Amino acid sequence: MTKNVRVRFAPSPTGPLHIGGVRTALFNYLFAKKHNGTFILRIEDTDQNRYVEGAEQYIIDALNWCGMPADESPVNQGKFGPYRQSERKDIYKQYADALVASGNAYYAFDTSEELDFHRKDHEAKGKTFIYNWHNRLKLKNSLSLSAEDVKAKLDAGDDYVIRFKSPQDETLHLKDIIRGDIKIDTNILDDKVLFKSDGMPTYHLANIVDDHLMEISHVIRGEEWLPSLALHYQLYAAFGWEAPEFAHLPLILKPDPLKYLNKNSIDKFTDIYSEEFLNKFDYDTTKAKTIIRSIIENFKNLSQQLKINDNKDSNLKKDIKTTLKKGMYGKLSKRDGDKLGFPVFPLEWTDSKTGDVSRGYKEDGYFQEAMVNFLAFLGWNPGTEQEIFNLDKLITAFDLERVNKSGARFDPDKIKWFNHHYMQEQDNLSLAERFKSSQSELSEIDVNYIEMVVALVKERATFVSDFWGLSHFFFAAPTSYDEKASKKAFKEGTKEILEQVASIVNAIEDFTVESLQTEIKGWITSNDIGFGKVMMPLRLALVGALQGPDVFDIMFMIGKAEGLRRIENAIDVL
RNA sequence: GUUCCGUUGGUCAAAUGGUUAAGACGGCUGACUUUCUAUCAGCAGAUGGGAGUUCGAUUCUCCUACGGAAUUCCA
Repeated sequence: MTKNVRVRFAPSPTGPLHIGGVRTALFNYLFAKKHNGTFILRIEDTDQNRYVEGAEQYIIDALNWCGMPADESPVNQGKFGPYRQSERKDIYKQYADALVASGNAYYAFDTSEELDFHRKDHEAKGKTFIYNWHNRLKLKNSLSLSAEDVKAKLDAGDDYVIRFKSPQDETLHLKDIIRGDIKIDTNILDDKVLFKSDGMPTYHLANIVDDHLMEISHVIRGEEWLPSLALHYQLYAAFGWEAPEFAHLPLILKPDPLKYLNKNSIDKFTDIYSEEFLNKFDYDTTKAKTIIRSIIENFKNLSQQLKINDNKDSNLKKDIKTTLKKGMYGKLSKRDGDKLGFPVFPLEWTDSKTGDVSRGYKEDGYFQEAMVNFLAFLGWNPGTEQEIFNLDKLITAFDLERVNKSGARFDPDKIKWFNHHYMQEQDNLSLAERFKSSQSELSEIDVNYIEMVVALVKERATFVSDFWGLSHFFFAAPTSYDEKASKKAFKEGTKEILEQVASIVNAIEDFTVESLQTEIKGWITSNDIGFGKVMMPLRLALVGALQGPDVFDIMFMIGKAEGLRRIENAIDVL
């Protein structure tokens, strides 16, 4: 690579940055750091109508939380500023004018209403209205009107836009690092607006001008921009600039809806969908709902449930799958990510107009490492079996060449798994502090004691918020015994056994985990009682349920006196 | 509708013109002479369909189906 690597993440401040945006930022960051380059944040706020207060700060906070602060940004200016397009407004007009002067662009006076009319009219006829070579002379612009008319309109201050003059009968060869070569016939391209009548550039113009001026070497962005690549290539050529390299990342798709259908939505779905499904696949209507329901509940055994012969009917199987899924996508609300039961934003966001609060990964207890690691593996992998990568390791391993072409479905279960993993790597004391401040019952408890508790329970916790459920019995005696567990553990003879245990514990002078273990286990073995008969009631007495870490650890932690008290309580109940 | 991109188990994914197509998540089963949401072990599960090239295709080509994106004076 001869050039200095300079990449930019260029979001629009229209609301909170969603998870897909974070991944785009991450890949930019990784690529920059891998090549000792610069990671730039540029705010693309050319559409004043969509500007949302606080969104820019949110983006910066989210980047910081992920551990990937921008080297140059509106709040950390480099020598290519300003970094907000609204503050660069004066720059763009001259470039638009230059394009008009060189014959690559032209003035257009069509109103929004007129264009809307054409679009609707075409749509009604099943066609798409395209503003380009085949009709531009029939519309109102500086190519169709006489020079005098154009001058008169401009002098009169009529609204106009500047459109790119897309060429006819050319084939463009576009390069994308991830997708290889793409050929585009220019005849299908339309004359995009570059400069709006409100005096602001559109994304396309501002983007190219800024990328050039900021000396961006690689444009790494979402696949939704791929259709614009042809225009962008032509713009660079029209300006006589060298184009950067492009990489279009695969999209992050919504999670598999199957996992998030709750009982109500399954019923609803089954009702709504059964008819269409059955008609399409010619099934017996009476069995409809049963079949669909069982398929939904266990999608894996589709063949068995439908009694499909795999070889002959595999196409049918696939059809059924896609048909069902398609239906499900339609049924699940697009707007409401929260209904799916997991956040779609890195940080919590409060809509200033409606007051609606959207959950964030941070606030839901996810570790930044887990989110970064998970996101990195959506669309990329190192080609090895290693899955655990912190940011530094990702920087070393990352390679745009290994980015996938196909879209990846977001999997909330997997990110939880990562979180559980990173939980184990967290420092116990800081976890204890977080735990303590989140639980009012702990306000008077010594943090060092909490730290020891955390050490014992964290291996089965995914979030800090799991701690209380896993450890409350370290802080307070059980007030009742789980019903099922009592039936299992409290049986005839249990009372006598617990009395024996109590006296053994009471006799121990040197109260340690080891001595407890030796004494009680020794007693069990020498009397040939059976571990379950002793350990289960003992656990129940101490915890109130059949859960938690090692019984001896619990006993030691709560102390001899408290342990004996809990055993006595259990004996009283029996 | 049109254009572009894509398609390997339920999900994320590796690999390959040639024996049994990795691994992870999730699922199921078992073990842990004490629980479990933990841990360990085991099991089930995939190259969308059709043609063509080839001795041989999941891999290359074409068609089709499906999915996604774009088609805004949005970014």
